[in-house]
Amino acid sequence: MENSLVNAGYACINLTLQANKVFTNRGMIKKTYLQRGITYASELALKNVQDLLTIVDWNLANGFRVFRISSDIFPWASEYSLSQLPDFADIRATLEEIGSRPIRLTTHPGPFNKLAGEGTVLDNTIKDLEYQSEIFDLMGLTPSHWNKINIHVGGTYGDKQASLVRFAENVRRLSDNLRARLTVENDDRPGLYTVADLVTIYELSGVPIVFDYFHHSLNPGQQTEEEAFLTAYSTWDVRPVFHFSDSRKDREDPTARREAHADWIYSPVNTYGKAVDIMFESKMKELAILKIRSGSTGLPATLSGQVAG
DNA sequence: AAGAGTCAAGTCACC
DNA sequence: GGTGACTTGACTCTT
Repeated sequence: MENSLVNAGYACINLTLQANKVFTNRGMIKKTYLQRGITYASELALKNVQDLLTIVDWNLANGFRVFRISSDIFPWASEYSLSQLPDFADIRATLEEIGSRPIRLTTHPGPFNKLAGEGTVLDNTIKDLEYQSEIFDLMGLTPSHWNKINIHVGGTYGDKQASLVRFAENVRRLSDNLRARLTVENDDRPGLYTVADLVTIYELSGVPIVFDYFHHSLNPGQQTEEEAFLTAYSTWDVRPVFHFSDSRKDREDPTARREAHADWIYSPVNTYGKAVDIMFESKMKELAILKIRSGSTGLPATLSGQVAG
């Protein structure tokens, strides 16, 4: 693993700052939303966005140039448009500030997003994905897979192939900016989608494939890790972001579910000679990466914080 | 202040 | 058929 080949990122939460109450997923239950409405949603969203700026700057100061934004940054976002929020001017200004920073930001919208779904499920999915894309628009970021909006197919509906085709057809219903950012990830359960399965979506709609090493290990299909990696790699028009984590069951707790992620990182990442960004999905977040960098894990301290190029 | 119970959304696996 | 998991525990009520 060469230093320049891997930029390390992490997802949604910075544990160091969270201890000081800096976090980006303030929200509320339905009852509270019905009582307090978008006025309170706006307050929380503004705090979330301001804290995102703090986290982004912490990342830059600490050599992290890849970070996943929480999908919960705007509570109840499906119920309003961002421009309706009373604090929209401040929110937009803060998002613009974030967008000016030299960091690669991505999102991973929730499992409720079903682009192979139908009816209201599909409608709600499009609404949610479009709002995630709008966040990047407000940041002033040129639409591309550099700022990926990554989802799973998430369901077979009794017919895998038909669902892949339906997913690809529904991609046409998305805005140009969203379509330019959308990516699709391989699943961890047999019966759902391997990298090889997802090639159908790529061929029909041009949506790149995010390779998740851990998911592949649980659901490899007929491909080796290298084959799946290179298949996914070939679908990208910018430097890919791939996901990595170790197995909690194998490394930390034999009673854990096989799909559970470990707290820490134990294994080296093989990028097969390619330059990629790696999103580490370890429960200990940035601390897991810092631990590798410190050299105390026995792993090569080769996780660069530098942006490619 | 802190612990317990609760919590939008879709689908699947497991109990 | 209810529950947990998923990219991420946080929110709210009660004590």
